[in-house]
Amino acid sequence: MADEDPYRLTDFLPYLLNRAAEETSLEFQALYRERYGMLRTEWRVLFHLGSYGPLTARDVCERARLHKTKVSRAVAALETKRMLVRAVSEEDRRLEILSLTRRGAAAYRDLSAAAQRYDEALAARFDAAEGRVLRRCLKRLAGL
Amino acid sequence: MADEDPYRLTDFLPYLLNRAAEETSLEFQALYRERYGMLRTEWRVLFHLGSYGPLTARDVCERARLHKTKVSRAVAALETKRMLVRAVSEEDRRLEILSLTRRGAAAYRDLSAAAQRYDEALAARFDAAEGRVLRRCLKRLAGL
DNA sequence: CGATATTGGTTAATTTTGTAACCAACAAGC
DNA sequence: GCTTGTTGGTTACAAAATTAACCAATATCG
Repeated sequence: MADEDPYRLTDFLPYLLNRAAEETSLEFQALYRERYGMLRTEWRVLFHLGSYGPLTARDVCERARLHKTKVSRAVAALETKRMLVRAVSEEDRRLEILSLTRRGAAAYRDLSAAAQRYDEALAARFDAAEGRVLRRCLKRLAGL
Repeated sequence: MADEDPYRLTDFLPYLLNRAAEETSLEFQALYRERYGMLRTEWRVLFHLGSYGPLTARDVCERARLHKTKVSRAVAALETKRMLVRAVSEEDRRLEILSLTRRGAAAYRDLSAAAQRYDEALAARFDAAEGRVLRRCLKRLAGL
């Protein structure tokens, strides 16, 4: 096929990033799925609320880089799981301030601790200097 | 919410990887979408066939880490686009050997060249040493 | 050989995502 | 006040991914 190979696509950064993301997300996904019946977007919303405190849905969209329909559905799902509550803002009655319930906060702590352990296991695959470079590059690529 | 912050989830590797993958894939996706009406899985299959030459669907599943239903549909789509042909194996009549047509090979070359340019633009964001570390770590995480 | 299990691959049914249309609350101009 | 436009969020419909069931070709074992 390739008479003179034009470019090694297995080194293509978006491909490597996707493969690495898929591979590393799989195991952790099992956790929030099995323990709390959560979907990936729900976990992402939960973790942003847990990390940054009460936010509006709009804030979650921006910070988590999720489309508003995804957030809307994730919020509804977390609400029926009794993990968050909404409060209509007094200043602007379009806004809903989302905050975690005790149950939601507990799930956040649990999963966040598990994430830390998992992260440490992943980081053990390279030395400290490599790990720092890796995270720095990823943040830059992710626009963080 | 977080009285004593347990762990910085924004540094969580699977999260960073997903965000970086999403961010970097977006722009390139527009290319194969608009130019060839391809889906992400179709592009992945095309690029594996282009890189490694004729393969069976099973081989593609393993190498590209795609589920067989995804591959089955991507192959069907690429076939109707006249980018690949199937040939039933003589030794084992369950096997279909997939190979790119001239049209498919041309699309592969085109997209692969575009990928190279895009990759170089991404890599320009960090210095050569960082880039090497990044790719090395990603390959390890991706199981490559 | 004949029954059973396995393998490569497709098809069908359910779930999840993405796109677009929609609604209510606010803001600005006049 | 009354348009017109924007913003935060939901809902409806189409596209896609996941899961499981399926079929035919081939191994395997008695």
